[in-house]
Amino acid sequence: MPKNRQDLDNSLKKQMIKDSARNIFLADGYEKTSITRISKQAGVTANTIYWYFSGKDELFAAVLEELISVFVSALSQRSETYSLEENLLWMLESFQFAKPLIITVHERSAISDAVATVHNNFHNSVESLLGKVLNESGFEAARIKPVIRIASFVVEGLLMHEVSIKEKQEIVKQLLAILSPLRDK
Amino acid sequence: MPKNRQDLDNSLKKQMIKDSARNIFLADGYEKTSITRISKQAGVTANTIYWYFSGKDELFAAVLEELISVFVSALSQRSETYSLEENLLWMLESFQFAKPLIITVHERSAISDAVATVHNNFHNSVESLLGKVLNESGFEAARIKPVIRIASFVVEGLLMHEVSIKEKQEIVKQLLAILSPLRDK
DNA sequence: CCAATCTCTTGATCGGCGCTCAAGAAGCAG
DNA sequence: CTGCTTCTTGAGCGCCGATCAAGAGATTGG
Repeated sequence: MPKNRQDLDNSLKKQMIKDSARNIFLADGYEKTSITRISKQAGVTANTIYWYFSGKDELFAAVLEELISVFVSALSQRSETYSLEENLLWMLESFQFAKPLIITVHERSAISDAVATVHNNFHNSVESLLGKVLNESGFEAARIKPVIRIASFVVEGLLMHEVSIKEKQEIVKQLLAILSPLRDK
Repeated sequence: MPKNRQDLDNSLKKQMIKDSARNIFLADGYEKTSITRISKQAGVTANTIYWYFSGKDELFAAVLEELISVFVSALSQRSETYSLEENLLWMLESFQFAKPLIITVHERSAISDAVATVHNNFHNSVESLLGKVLNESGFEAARIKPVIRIASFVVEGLLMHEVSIKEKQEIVKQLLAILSPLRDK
């Protein structure tokens, strides 16, 4: 079994491609970003990308995985020190820049298994994190799962639609009331 | 000002194109549906479609407008006789067949004004309908708007994600609790 | 009646897309 | 040196949405 020329060079170039892809995906969205454009910014030809990634969706999934990993670990740390409200607002804020990609994730998940897997993992991570918080707050156990789902859908909805700041604040307020264990009384 | 050759022929052919487009869009989704394929099923050439519609997004918006119009008037009638729960379940059920298009609507809304307009009108129609129902049920007025938005996001979320039947039922149950005026006590 | 005008349809074509293929360069192993 | 693997590339495929110029057909004003 022959060795790699340079293992470093391999993963390095792969990372460069991912970096270029991430920049252009975030700036212009999935559809308007062509493999050729990504390859030019990465300093390679389009075909090289197809050697590292089996297709555009797989490259997209790899980019998502990185973004999500950073986000989830940040949220995981925050959840220990900040309140639910603060974290909710932080999520909405820090996801704003990836707004077009959030819609794309759902679109491509229907087509690409790679994207669907990343998408599912993301939901599971965030929702299990929220589940722990709710559990510790004394939330009625049986209602935790569906209520988490509702929260998750509301957050996605807020990110996917144009909503005025005032309306957003009202929605978050209502959502927090739903997530409050006081409701049981 | 010269007359049309046949006004009837004009709107008829336009309708034929919309019908073909609707069928294929619903069967295969937006992306996989090409103008050429629609044109073949409608018995014209691709260019003819571009005479009736300024682009693929505008054709898509026209198709959506028809689907939505049928849906909204049906829901409007139902809201007078059926309960909120029944209508909610009916919405989820009757939208199932258009699931891939729901995701597409959001994706194209970011790109096409025509699709965005149709999308906004749809939200306004459904949400004002729900607003009337909540108002009549004695729901606290100040909370109606944000809660409607939440309901709307949850319905969209349920349609956009793979959710088991059991989980869906739980979520609907919690959503109905949120929409119940009894919560105020 | 005829030329002008408007409505509608079409074939040809464009640039770009995601992706594939075959060829070959560059390194390592026996 | 030979063979094998890793990586890179130019050429090209089929398809896409969209445009353009040409023209057919009906209707109109003169």
